[in-house]
Amino acid sequence: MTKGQLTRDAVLNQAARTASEVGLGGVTIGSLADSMHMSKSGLFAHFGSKENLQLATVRHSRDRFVDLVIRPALAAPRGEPRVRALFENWLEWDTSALPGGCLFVAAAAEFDDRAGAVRDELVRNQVDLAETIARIFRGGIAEGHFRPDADPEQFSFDLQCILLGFHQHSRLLGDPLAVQRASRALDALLLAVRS
Amino acid sequence: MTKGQLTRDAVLNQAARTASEVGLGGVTIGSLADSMHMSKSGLFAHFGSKENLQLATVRHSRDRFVDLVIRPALAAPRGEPRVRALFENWLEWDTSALPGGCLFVAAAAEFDDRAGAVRDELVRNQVDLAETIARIFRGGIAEGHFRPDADPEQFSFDLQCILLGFHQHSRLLGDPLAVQRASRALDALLLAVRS
DNA sequence: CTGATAATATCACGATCGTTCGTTCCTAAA
DNA sequence: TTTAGGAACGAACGATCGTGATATTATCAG
Repeated sequence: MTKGQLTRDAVLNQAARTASEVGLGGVTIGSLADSMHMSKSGLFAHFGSKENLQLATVRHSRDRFVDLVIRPALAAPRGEPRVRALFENWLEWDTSALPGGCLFVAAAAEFDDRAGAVRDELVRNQVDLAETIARIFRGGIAEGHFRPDADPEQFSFDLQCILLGFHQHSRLLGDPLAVQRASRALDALLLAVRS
Repeated sequence: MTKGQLTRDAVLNQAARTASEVGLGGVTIGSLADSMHMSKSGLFAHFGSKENLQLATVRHSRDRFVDLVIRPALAAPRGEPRVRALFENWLEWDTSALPGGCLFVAAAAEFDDRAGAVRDELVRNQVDLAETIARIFRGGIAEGHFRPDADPEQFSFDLQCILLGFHQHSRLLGDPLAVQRASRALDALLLAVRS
């Protein structure tokens, strides 16, 4: 890996950390450069525009998300164990991967009413994730764990709901019971779709 | 109502509308003044600081939320009908009350990692809302609609989850099935707690 | 009608925003 | 060792940010 790519990667790591706390729009080129001990223009040259920086930050975080949440979950046995693995990795991701929690939750609320490339990228992420969850759920149906008449897309929606609620309760309210609340919600959800 | 209070109210209405789309931090004094056909300083004088403007915007929206969502729900018959009324008003609020949807969802994600008065106000709102939901649910237990061993706080959490998921699906993904998804999630939730 | 006070406006400030320019430094291949 | 190109720099741009001090205009009680 060349020097430039190394720097770029380090910048994106820091950008994601900051963005998880203050939002993508709150990541200023100047402040980001300061925290990287670089000049504004030196950092800026890596991306060419603020929008490109935001896009790169989202894509960088998406890769990390796949590595830390999706891929390990796919290594778990098909069916309910895989669903639970996904859920646990996801909770862990929102708790520890970045100082401000899941970047996508913050970015989704920030960009859900703004047109542009960043929003498009976030939508793509969310759609991909929804499809992945539905696919994992279908595996659970095939495995005989879940009722064949259960709706995979509905399950995907329900699971995402729990994560959003968890994020809000743990981040905004600082509720120490957030993990328990989310776990019980998942249990109820699984109970309803088990065959 | 005096002239000053009238303009202040109009400003806060516009501030809430804009904030629902671009976030509380995205509501700039200059742009807000422009859209109100006022001078920056003339508008600024009403609040004294940007933080006060944000606080006033949150409080103003909270009042509207209580008027449009909570109070009409409390007029519905106790028990499950009241829960459903709350839910429907809430969906309607997130759909139509402001151009960018529920301001609190956006603000919660924006401020959940920043200390300060705005965050404190948002936390207070959320805690109040959670308590209100739990209280309504307890009414449903007393009415015999819900199982006596159901957990009102868990129900409150689950209901908030659905709304967050609805917001994301309808706003970010533009999913026309969002209402249906949320309704089915509520049905499943109610099915699990009915006696 | 007058005068006090509330409401809004003008102008300006220092800071920071994203961005551009020309320059310098470092590195790696020739 | 030379040299080309990638990487980082300092300085500056016009615009906008939040916030003042100060002046003008509306409103309304006496």
